[in-house]
Amino acid sequence: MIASVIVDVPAKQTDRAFDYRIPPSLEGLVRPGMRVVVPFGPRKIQGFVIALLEKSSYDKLRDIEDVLDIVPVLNEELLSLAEWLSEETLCYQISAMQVMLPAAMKAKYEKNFEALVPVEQLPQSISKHLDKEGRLSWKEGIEKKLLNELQQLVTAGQMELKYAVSSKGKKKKERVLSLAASSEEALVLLDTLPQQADKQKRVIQFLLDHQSDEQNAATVKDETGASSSTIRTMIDRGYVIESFKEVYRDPYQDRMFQKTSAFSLTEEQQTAIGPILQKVHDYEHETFLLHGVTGSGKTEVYLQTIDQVLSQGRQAIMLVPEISLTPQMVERFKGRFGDRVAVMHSGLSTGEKYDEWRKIHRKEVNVVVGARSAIFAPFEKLGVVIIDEEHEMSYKQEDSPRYHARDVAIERARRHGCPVILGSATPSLETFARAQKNRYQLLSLTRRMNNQELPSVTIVDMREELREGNRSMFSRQLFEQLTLRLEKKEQTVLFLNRRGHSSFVMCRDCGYVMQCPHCDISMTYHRHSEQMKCHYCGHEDRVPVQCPECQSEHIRYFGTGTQKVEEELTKLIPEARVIRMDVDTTTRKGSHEKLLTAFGQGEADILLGTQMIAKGLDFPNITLVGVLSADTMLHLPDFRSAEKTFQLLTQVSGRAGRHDKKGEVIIQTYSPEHYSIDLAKTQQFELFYKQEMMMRRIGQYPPYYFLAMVTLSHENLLKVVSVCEEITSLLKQKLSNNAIILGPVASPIARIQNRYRYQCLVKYKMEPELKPLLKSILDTYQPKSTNDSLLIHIDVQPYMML
DNA sequence: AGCACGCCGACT
DNA sequence: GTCGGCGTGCTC
Repeated sequence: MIASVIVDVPAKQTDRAFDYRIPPSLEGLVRPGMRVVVPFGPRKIQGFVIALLEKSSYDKLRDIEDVLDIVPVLNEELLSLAEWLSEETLCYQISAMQVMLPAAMKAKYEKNFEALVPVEQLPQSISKHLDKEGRLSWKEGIEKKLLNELQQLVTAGQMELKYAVSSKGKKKKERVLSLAASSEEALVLLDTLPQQADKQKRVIQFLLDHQSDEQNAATVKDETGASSSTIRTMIDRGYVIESFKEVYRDPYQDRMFQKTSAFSLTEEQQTAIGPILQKVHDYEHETFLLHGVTGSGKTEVYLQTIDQVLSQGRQAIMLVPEISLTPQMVERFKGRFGDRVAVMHSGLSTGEKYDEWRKIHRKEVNVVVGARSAIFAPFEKLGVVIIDEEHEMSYKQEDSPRYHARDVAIERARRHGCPVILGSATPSLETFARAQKNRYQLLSLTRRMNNQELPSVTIVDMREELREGNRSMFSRQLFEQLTLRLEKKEQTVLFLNRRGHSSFVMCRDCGYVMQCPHCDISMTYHRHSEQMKCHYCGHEDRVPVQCPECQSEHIRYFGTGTQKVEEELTKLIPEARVIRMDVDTTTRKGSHEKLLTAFGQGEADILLGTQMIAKGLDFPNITLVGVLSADTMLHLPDFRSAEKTFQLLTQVSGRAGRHDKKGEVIIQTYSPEHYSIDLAKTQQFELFYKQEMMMRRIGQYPPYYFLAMVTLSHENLLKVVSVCEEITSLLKQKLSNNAIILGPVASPIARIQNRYRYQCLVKYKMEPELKPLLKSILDTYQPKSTNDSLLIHIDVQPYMML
């Protein structure tokens, strides 16, 4: 038997199947979708079996070295989905497979020198570095400068260089103890043990009392007061048996989830869920857009759909933008479905993610709630895929494979014959346009549950404030409301789209702005560390006291970051307790949730944060939401900036007054007349949609056109420009006249880490030749040699224009 | 990606 | 004359 294998080498030349013989020892064990270790040139690497063949067209086959799985980790569907994904996003097949598995399953490669003769026969200079198996890693060999000597020993046949493949994922083991003898024998033992062996007796007694299963060694120690050495002795004497049991790391184990059951649906919800349940029942594919205002009860529709799916013996995937932000969502799912839910998000450790994945793989759960990559959960009988907050950017992966979870969801659902639900209060234009054209079925929830009023939204014109002499970052109105909340002991959320302290430092005399020396972007002032930081490459610099250009001392900070607001707040209202949430305060694992919990329990009056607080926050005591500057996003060089602004403002506003207290929202802006801000005030999605569609039509952007972007980067500006020119003219020449090709243009951030970035954007409606053409461009321009530092990447349907 | 094989400059 | 630079091509 022959196995066709995709090897773990992400490169153009190896992006194809290699055939291997299955040795007799592995006959029958190897199946498609399994990871194997194969010899590849002089080394050993990991690979995925994609097919079993009777014979190969290649005649110098080598043998598969080893199998890494008992059960395939990628089933038939996922294997073929990987193929689809690599074609669709122009990525290597191996990258498509890798992205479907938890990081813990990526291979780890080792290169070791190993002694072939007894260690004593080797020179002392070497032998003293060897471990007890007579091994020394290649890396250590370099560090200790032993490579020459080692090389000689290898040629002399006294040592060899061995390549090994190991898995990063470690299954967590727990030490358990059980009685070696039967109860009767143990009772005898209790009598015969000497008086002073009190601890030993207690251990035996404890194990007798809890005989139903094995006992965790740590529990035994705690309960009996026995020391490790006592237990060791007992194991050695054969009284108790020690063994290791595989356990799951459960990130939610200390949490109690209150069991909840289905609510009765409102009439509107009933109408919405009907067509979905019909499709679930009929095993038919369909994409639904569930368009519901904030607080209209979309989640309950999801939950009841999943209920139906589970009762059919099928499984459900629910995607959320970034779950660690919404512990409340996890709670709701765990509460309703208990142990049948796996949770996958970036806040988990590698090991925890691995364990959650294994629960899915072993069919111990039938629901997964997770971020983008959870779309690849290895379920075999999908009954529904739900994407909550469908418009969120985080569903698009920005590095290879550059996939959009929405597209993958629809493709998977099509294969499984099940519906997809896209839920949002502010759907992306693409999705809404498809719903208008009946490509997706539109379901609307227009009323908030319990008929809560929408919060009242006020737009404050900051230019007016400035004219009236208010130069602070808080408008009088916001400040007034803020102090009012403090008096009433209610909570406020302040939203600002920028971390750090000040966005840039400018000289008032000559206009000099401090920029990163490696990137074409201005540096951000961080008060805490008294440093200037580049948010793109991490470069740090001292804060200038004098203008480097004109020596003037009139250096001023402009723009406002979260840190500065925090300072200002403590200055203005010293008694206010403020929690700041941004990337700088939430890098530590779990810190996110901790801060939110603290706020939820009323340990602070004001929650100040960036984007990350816009989602999922649902506390009854929040009655005021302030947006300090609604414009920051609006002026970004991105055709979606108006859409993003509208979505963000609508979403942030939804944080106020979700319960019985009425909420108020204050939005500060310098451009109050802009439609995205004006219409967010009244949450008129459809009006916004009409207006924005008009802009897109004029600008020839999605949803009227599809996009593909080619980005090149190189240290040499001339080189990037010339290659970009070549590619652009090639595209112009090969594509139809209906395609619009823009470029070459410098990327909005023209240089990052000393590499110049140029891009070419293709706007098209129908170009069947585009994919193959892009593929051939990748073929010709992708670095052939390792030191050709020209990097090219192609993003089909890009989201980030930067 | 690695690694080997292969063709041109500064060294024992 | 060789050691070693990295350009090119192969890995079942």
